[in-house]
Amino acid sequence: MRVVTWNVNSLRARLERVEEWIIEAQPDVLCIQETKLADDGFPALTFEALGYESAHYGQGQWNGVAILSKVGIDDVVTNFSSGIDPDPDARIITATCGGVRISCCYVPNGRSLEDDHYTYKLSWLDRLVEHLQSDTSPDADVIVTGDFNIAPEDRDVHDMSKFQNATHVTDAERDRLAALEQWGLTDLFRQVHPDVDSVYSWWDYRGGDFHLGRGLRIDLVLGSATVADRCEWSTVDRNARKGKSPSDHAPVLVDLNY
DNA sequence: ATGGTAGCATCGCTA
Repeated sequence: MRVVTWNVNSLRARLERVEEWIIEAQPDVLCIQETKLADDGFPALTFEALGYESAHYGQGQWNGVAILSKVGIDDVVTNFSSGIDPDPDARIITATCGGVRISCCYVPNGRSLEDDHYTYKLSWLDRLVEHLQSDTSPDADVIVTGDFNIAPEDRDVHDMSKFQNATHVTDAERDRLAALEQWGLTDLFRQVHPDVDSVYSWWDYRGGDFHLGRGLRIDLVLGSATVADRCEWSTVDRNARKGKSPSDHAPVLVDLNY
């Protein structure tokens, strides 16, 4: 089973490229972030024609998350699990696909360390742990994936000197990733490639950053122990960042022996 | 030190 996360930065602007990529890469489950669509604008029929069931949680102009699946899509939960302080934005959708409980997340950017949005980001990540506690168990087959807007380690950042007093790399943010690991999740790309540095999943559109290799690895696929045991491969498809009208993020794939 | 690009409901915000 191939599970992929991809922040497409507007599904309307990216639909043609997403369709082409799906045909080429044949994911069983594709988790999409930043659809920037309302639910009634989500192209479910386009994905159905490619063999996918889908579930979308959107709000319009900003944010929006979706799960596409060839292996079933059941027990869909939009937003955090009930009982948790709900998020005002459409940033998380959870579903069971092929027996795996999958949460597709678009973690708030944070903007800057002084911004209220940074506090919101940290609180959002705290609530993600509460969501998992309530929704499932670390003993189950669980994947938590998406755009985390956090680089787990310095080697996931092209140039740490550019991230002094910046978001995405702070101890507070990395502590939240540690809390997810503490809950029972493993960064599957890092498990497969323990010694590989400077692999990125996002590059700023500005300044030729992609061409110059200036990126961050902020798109993650986290798996519970049983998923990690069955993880056979992971890669970032940086080819998807090339060419005409790419997203600023590349898809991150994991292949699981399910 | 700044600005660079892309997408949106576009002249200002979000990333």
